[in-house]
Amino acid sequence: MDKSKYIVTSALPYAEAIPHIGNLVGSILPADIFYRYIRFLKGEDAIFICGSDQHGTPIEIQAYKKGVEPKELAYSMHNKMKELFERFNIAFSYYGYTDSEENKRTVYEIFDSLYKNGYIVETEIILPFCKYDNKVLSDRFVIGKCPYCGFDDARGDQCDNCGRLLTPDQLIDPRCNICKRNDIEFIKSKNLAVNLTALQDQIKDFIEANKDHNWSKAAVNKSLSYIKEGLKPRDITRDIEWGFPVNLKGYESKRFYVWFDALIGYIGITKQYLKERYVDYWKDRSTKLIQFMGKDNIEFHALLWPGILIGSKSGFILPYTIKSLEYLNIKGGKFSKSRGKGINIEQALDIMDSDYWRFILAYIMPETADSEISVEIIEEAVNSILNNKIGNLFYRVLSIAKRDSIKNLNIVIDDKAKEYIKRYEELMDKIEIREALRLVMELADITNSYINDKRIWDIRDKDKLIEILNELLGRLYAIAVMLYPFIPSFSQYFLGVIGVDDLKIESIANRAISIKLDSIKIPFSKLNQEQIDKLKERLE
RNA sequence: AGCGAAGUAGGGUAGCCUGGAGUGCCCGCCGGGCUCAUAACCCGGAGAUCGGUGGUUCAAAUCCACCCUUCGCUACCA
Repeated sequence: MDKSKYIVTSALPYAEAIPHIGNLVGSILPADIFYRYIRFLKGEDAIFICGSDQHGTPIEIQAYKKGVEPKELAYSMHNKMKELFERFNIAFSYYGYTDSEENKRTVYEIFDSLYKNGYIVETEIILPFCKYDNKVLSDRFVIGKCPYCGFDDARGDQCDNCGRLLTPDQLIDPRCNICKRNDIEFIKSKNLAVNLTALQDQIKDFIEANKDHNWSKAAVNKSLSYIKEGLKPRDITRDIEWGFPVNLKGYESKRFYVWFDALIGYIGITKQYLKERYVDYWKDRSTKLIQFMGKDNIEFHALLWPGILIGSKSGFILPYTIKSLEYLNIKGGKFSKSRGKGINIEQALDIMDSDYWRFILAYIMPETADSEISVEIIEEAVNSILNNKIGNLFYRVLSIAKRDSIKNLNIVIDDKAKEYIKRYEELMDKIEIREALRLVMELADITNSYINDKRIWDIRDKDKLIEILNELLGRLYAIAVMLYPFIPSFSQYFLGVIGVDDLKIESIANRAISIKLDSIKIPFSKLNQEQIDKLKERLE
């Protein structure tokens, strides 16, 4: 890759509940792995931006249920998530939040620019209003008879019987699902929208110009397909309480909708981090903006977001890469709060340390298709791969050195190691994370095989043994560096043992090392029964 | 319903764009080896009508059509 600046982002987790490991593997973890690679292994000028998405209806409702202010809930959740991500060893340059003053100013500036440039239009939606509760109802709080199949308890967004999508006003005899009365009136509400129709050609040009930068196939196909159908104005305001008030006369009672201020949050959070120097990244044309997100977020990042940036004409860079990931499912279904299935990141850390989870999740990362997590798959990843393959390889080599008290070595990076480093870089540059990890596992396999072939435990000639250990330690060094983005704690432990504190790939070369023989320990362990039981409880 | 993505040995994946013997990898299983290592590691083997049907072609996992199944989006659920 060329020398240039990078902004790596992960979709902002919503501050309603603790994210589950599916959320983590879908954007934050791959972003972290890629960021660690370009920042620490390649030494590029890169920042990793993420934060809590704090506004919107669900938080408002959740807070209302708990009897607290939305703001209070949003901030306590933010603090909780921030702490958990730290424990997960996520190397954010800054983990901010969308309710900040910095973000508010940015939202207003960008909105003003869009308005001034003529890209804001008014839309009208029809909202169900319950006269008894004196409340605007969200679509699914209205129930009634389905106009298609006659099912009596169809919800306002979808009929559970025939599966058709509905709008509340289509329901026959609509009633409120809170008070169960049929005292519903449909009122009209005007909102503001970004006129994506007017920006469509420019958005298309943007996609065509960037789609070859390792975009996920789904991201390209889906966004081009939307454009082919024709983009419609996208609402950015709503009739809710919790959020930034709209700064336009006549609309002060409205709030900016989450998909406006959360996207702009990438910029707002960078301002929290770098203050006015945020322009060094966001307005420097050489910066590559690499964005990670779940597949459900593609249209917002590939269409609305560039539309906002282009329409504001403020000189912000556009996304360089849109890397969407598929979903991680539990065997037999989705992560489900209602069924109480799934593992949130707090529960996950209660069972295993972050390196284990990071490894498992990278090993099954749903990059090209949905993937499945189960106790069996976790056992495979931890026991057979991480422990037996990687952990054992490191330990068996170091044990030989310890047995013969061989401390000082002049390690050699052999052709095999060089070949794998090169292939690893090619994959990581293309952001093929899971394949890169599997490639490193392959080098571990080859190295295990090499040890058996050479029967290093039988070698009595010390010079001969040292010669081979030089090569093997070279392999381990290369493997440890390549694993750093995935399992940073382990890498740092091993580099500490050989007294090297340089993570750069270009530094992987022949050099003298000194092994701290006393620090040698078994790096990983298999799952114990207690851990398996806990996993079963969450996943089966 | 429309639009995207996916369906390859018991499980998981790669290959598909740019057709050329089911070619590969990981786990599991079976047999053997080794004993440095955490019952670990190494070698060998069995196991697949490549979701289905039809078509194009000398040749289809790969291209085309239709169908089945799963997931996501379709604008207040982020």
